[in-house]
Amino acid sequence: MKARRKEKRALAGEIAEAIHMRAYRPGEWLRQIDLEEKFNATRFDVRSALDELAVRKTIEHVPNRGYRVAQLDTETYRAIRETRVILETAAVAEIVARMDEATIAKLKELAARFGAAVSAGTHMEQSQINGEFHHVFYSLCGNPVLEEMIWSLRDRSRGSAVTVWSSHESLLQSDRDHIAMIAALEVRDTAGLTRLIASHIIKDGL
Amino acid sequence: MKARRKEKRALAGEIAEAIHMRAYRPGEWLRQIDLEEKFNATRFDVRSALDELAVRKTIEHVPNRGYRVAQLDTETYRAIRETRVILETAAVAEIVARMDEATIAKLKELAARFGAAVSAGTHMEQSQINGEFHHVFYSLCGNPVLEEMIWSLRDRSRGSAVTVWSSHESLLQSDRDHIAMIAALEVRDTAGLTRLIASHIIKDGL
DNA sequence: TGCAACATAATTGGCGCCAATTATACCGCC
DNA sequence: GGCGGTATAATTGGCGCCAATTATGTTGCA
Repeated sequence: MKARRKEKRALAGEIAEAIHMRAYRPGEWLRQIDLEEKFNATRFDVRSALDELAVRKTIEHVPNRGYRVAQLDTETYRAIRETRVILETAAVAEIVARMDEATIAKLKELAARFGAAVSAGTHMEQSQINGEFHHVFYSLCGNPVLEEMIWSLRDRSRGSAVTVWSSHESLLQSDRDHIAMIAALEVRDTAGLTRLIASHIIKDGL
Repeated sequence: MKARRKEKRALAGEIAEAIHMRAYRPGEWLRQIDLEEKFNATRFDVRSALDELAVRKTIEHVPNRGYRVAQLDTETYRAIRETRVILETAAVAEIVARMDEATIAKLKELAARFGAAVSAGTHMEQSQINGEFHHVFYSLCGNPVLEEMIWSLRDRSRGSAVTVWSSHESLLQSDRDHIAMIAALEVRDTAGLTRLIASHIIKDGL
């Protein structure tokens, strides 16, 4: 069965998710035939999705060779992190100003769920909850364009040479960071939150 | 004759340029057949280019209706300007630090050419020189990713309701801004340059 | 045994056709 | 004369085929 209609434009997202999940590692070639079968899509859909991801710099296109997962050199990786610091710290001021009890509660819940997922969840659950946490956090800034750019850079960070999710240690670190961020946010410690986020990014990129 | 081979991927850029030149106004539908003839391209190429521009948010895609030039509501426009201020002012510090005599000279030359084009040049010349000026300026920041994001937001600003290039007055203002920017850069007045750029963006968006 | 050139297999990518959908024009009806 | 419904025209968009290109395997030669 090939019951797809709405999935048409979502395929790019699915492939991006797979890359994010390290199903395809940086530098690896993405063969169109494999993707057709894996995602049960037509060749045309696969190509569209690949083109979109290439525009977003998630993957790289080499004429007559195909598409491969982007591999960031250290220079570009540094540039991305610097830009992320600029954007994410700039968002902090607005986030602190717009914060409310309901959102704090939601963040706390997500942080707790992340903590649980770290010890007893799948790779995908961890990533999904983590994404949700950061989404709720940054949507607080009240600037959809800024939020979108933060998200886009976050995606591009995946192709780094430094494997972020590989060790259990970094997951625990992320868990601690989440809690620290909420604490700073609760007492409206703008400077502290800024410092926290900056070091979080510089440290390893997530 | 349809001697095209390299243009394949450049078509999106050409269409973007045409939109930038106001050949197609915000909200206007881009008919694929027209574009085929106008740019002497195949239907497939046109569609690829339109898809790319849609991903970049330069145009908007409506299923079964087609593609139209993005029309920014005031809220989004405000969000873009705010984000531009964040990015472009953040770049200033690095730009001042990396500035050198040769670049200053190049900027002066471009500013002069822009001034000349304002009084006696075509619409396209003005835009091209202006783009070159800003490109040289921001490439100084030494962060390709940051530069690329600045450029991308600058592109998206085009679809604003406020027509930037319409009046001769705003062109003269841009000319004055260029000169003021160079002056501030020359004496390494970081704070002044930051203020200049911020007000430049807030004012009308270019 | 190593290497180069050729043959073969696998993969990408250009392109056009036609169905599905939407806009337009026409005509009859109220 | 206005309005609703239908026929027609225009436009978009899904999809597959096959040529062009690149990778792989093999054979002959030094």
